[in-house]
Amino acid sequence: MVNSEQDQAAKKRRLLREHVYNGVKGAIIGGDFQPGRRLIEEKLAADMATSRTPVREAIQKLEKEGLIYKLPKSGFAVKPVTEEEVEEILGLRSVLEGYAGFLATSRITDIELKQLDEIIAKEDECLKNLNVDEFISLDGEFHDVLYKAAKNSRLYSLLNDLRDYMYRYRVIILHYQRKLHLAVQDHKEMLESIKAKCPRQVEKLVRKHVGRGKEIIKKKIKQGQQARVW
Amino acid sequence: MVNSEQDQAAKKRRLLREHVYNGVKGAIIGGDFQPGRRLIEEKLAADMATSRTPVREAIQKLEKEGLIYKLPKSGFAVKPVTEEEVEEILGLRSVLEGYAGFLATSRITDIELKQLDEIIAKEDECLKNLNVDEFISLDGEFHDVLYKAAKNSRLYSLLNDLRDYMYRYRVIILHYQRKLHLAVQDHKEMLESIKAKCPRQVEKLVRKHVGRGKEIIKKKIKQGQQARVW
DNA sequence: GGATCATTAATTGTATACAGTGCATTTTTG
DNA sequence: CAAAAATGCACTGTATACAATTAATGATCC
Repeated sequence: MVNSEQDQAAKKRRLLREHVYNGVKGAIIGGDFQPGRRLIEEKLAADMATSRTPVREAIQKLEKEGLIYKLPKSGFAVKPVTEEEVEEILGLRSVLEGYAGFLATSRITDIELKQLDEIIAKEDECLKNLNVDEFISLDGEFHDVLYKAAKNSRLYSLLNDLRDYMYRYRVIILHYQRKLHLAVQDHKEMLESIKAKCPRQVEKLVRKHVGRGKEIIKKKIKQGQQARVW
Repeated sequence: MVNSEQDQAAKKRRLLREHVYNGVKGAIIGGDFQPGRRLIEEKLAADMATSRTPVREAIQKLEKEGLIYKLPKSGFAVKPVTEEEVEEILGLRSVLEGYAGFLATSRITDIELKQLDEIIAKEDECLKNLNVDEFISLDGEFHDVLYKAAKNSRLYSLLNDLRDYMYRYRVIILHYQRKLHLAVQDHKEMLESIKAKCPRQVEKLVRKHVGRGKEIIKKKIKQGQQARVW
């Protein structure tokens, strides 16, 4: 096929507004769009090879998601990464993910249990080989399986939105390689309590697990702010 | 002033997309737009005396909020009210509101405490006079003060979105007048634990409080579905 | 009479056009 | 030279136009 590339591109942007949404979101999360940067509709439209209409639709979704905010006069800008933000996002994530753990404990299938087993095994591998990138990806998978196992679609989409924020902090997380083994330890404990069918215990463990991450990131941002990294 | 009416209208729709958003949302929550009803852009635009562009922006926000959903081929329709929906929404609300109670316990101001006292006093009044509408409004106020007291903006907006759903069930709630005194009782207990500075206890009470509502509504919907009310 | 397909109408998706607003820079005025 | 006014530019908010899809209608055939 000559136009396989075009096909792929066409598939991705079946709906231009979603293409724009994903593109801008990726740019914010990936740090290409720095906090405070204003979104110029026509510029985005040009970048995405489209017109302003889909851009405007994407902007509404991004605002509802909290990645951008309405400027006082007009237009939108990328939200800054502040310590309060992290406190809010991870506080919420801790509670919601705890709830997901609680629900998952009674609703998880054998297949999902097996998946978690396998992910943890791979995490152990990564720890040995100091493969941090792969570890982060596995960590994501672990949490995704947990979210799905809760069988609550709304919870799932909320948690995914919150987790996307994490990628904004990934620079920080990468600096904390030494603590990765703690994460695996947490995962193991969580899985054990799920298997033991103790929902309250799972909820508690998940909250602790996310809460730990919160404190690390907050601390790092506080240092960073002093050092004017942000 | 001759044009005070126009001024007011102009103020409300400073941004047409928000006017449309509020209008459609109100229609869905109020039951004017029945579940399953398809949203026709041009029709909405005509109703709101505007064009399709702001309508499309509003639609994106409504979808992200979960009040409408994308139809398989194209377009959007109002989400149905199902038992699973209620389970999801109120399950989430129970957890998030519990967290709000937890946070509020340490962050609440004296002014907010006083407001809660006053609301409960008024609720007692309504109970005596069997003033149900007023009671529901007061219940809303109580929860709103609690949300605000938590000082977490993201939590606040999530809870407000979830609470808006409640209005879709208000028909059901109105049929449960006998149980209203239980709600006041719950409010009193919650406030007591807040004053006693026991965050975990508050969280537990709030979860129980919302959980009770969940079961009542679910039960009623199950009956209603059999009776083809929905 | 019912299934199939062509034709037409609705509706969405996308692009563009235009008016209004705010902002910066320049120009005018005292 | 400073303050005010005017000009031009960039951008948003809104409306409209056009193309592509989807849904509806009706004609045709067996």
